[in-house]
Amino acid sequence: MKYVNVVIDNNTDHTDNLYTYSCADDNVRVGSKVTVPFAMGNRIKEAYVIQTADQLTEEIKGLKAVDAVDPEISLSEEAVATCIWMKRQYLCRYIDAIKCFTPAGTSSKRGKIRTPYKDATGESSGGKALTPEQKNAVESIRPVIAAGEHNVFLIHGVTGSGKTEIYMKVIEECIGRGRTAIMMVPEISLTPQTIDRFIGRFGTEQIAVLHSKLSLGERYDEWMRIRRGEVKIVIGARSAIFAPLENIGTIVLDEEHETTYKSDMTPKYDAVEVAIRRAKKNHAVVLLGSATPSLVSSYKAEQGEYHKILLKERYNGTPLPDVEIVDMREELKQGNRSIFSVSLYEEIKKNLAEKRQVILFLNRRGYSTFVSCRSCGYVMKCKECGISLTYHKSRNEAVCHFCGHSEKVPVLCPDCGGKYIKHFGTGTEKVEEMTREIFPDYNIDRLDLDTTTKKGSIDKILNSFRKGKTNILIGTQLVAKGLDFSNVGLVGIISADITLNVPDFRSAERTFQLITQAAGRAGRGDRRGRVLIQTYHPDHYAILAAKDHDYDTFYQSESLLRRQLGYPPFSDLMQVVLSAEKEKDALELCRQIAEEFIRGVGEEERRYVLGPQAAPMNKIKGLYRYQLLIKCFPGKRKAYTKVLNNIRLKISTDRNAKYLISVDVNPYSFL
DNA sequence: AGCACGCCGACT
DNA sequence: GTCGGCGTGCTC
Repeated sequence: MKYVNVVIDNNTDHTDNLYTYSCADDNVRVGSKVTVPFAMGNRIKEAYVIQTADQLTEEIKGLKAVDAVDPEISLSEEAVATCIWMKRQYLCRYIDAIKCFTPAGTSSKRGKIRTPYKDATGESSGGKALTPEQKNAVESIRPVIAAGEHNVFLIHGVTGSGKTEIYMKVIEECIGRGRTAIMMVPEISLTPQTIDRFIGRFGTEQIAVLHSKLSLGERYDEWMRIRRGEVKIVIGARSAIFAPLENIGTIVLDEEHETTYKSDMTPKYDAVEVAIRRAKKNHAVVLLGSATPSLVSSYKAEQGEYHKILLKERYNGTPLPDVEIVDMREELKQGNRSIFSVSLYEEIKKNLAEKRQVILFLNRRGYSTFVSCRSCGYVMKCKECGISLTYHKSRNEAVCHFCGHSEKVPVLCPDCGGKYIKHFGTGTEKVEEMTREIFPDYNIDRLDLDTTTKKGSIDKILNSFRKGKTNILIGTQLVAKGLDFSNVGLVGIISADITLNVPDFRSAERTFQLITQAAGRAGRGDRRGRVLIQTYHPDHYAILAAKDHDYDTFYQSESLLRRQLGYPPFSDLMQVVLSAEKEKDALELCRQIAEEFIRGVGEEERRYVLGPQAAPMNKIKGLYRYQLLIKCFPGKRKAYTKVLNNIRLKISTDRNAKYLISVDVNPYSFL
């Protein structure tokens, strides 16, 4: 007879505990899926085994027996350990974490033959010689794998430096040693080339591709294939980090800086952190690849926590594009009020005449307008937080979405005294319209969230661009992500200021990343490309560094600021959002939470609790939202999460509560 | 969440 | 007396 501690598959905080059962089946192990009788009616519930024991340490009143052990589905011990870690790390329930590791659907039965990746043509197997840089990179990783040690490598390689080839070589090395690998990409639909290359190299039999288009049945089958050990490599987006592989040797996260690796649904996990956690347990290496590593990763590399590998040269030797900054204040002075500067207009014309393609990039986060002076470029910023103030039309005030501070919009610019101080914003639709007006004889297409859902597929737009049918492609950040087209002569960044003025402490980092990534789309063939950045901030450090392809300078400036203001990577930010039907209730309870938190962690921590303040998206689905932001400095994580979790539990298990509470550790958006 | 226990008002 | 309201507490 064995005894097991299980987590019941109940969608509630009330039963987020371990329950002890006896179990007659000796096959039961940590990670087993079981069915158990639960509560008064002894209703049969699904449950997962977290611990096992041969003896009971204490008498348990009303001990029941496990009903059955599921012969098919089980988690590895490492997966269970990671679930326990996730519960602590992200303040979620056991079952939320477990659900990440289990297949959603049930078997599709039928016994039909699946086609793992239908569209895959499979690029003919590599064999291309490595550049010296690539070779060095692989050689510095190989011994770590050979020794079976854990390590994290941050591969900082310029756009087009051939990171994928390094990933494949390292994975090949792992497979050769009988181990497995996870290859993570930020968005599966935007990386068909990468997948093709992997399939071409390793073949479909030992690869599983997890993506959102799979039906529940297909997903289940794919999960079983992996769990049975038939698959050596799993490729996928965020959720693929939970692939039920054992003996993992390598986990690759391509474009590690991408925000898609952070989940915004419960559990609000960060796939980069989960990857490192799983890799540690598996004695595996992690490869974080990016042309623009996140500040957090670079900081960890600097601290010696990660091992940094630099790739300075592009694979085909084409030099990085020539980047020019266009000062839009000058354009205005010249009387040009259109969204196109003279230089950009001329440059587009020239490229079209030379039959080269043009990408126009604009990250229109439409709702968020900012307040700026058109003559001198002054932008209203919060004195406390150093981030841009957002214009609120109803209140006619500029508000800090971080600390809640607000002020009237001045009539005259406090910097230059000019009267052109206004809030404004332009979207991609407007850019498309105006481009059509100016260049009526060319094929113009748009790639953003609206067009990709409306027209059905990203593929259609990308294919027509790839074939050269589209002359000008206008888009949001989607166009900046990993498109590899050789005939792009020009990338025009319509307004770098849009991302720069987003009310978020990461706005400079994102701007630098977006410009660098967008610029990387230019000149990937044999001819050098050109990039034009239009901005009212030609002197901003993020823009200047992006122009010079100078990551180090950007990193130095930005980390200095972060250190001064106590933002990540020097702290963890914890966001607590409280929603209620009445605005007063939301504010009041948020205030109480702040006090309770401070009581829990000590009065001296009060200065690290910001708020309460109305959340930037003040009202969602009829509920008013107020938030707290807590800066959690090193060494305090455990104490903070403990107190916060108790508060969260108290509110979420209160039955007459008309409140919703959500906690997000290091959110990627503060909306 | 779901379900029982239990302590008050309205009813055959 | 006793039927049923929903506030409170527990589920191995």
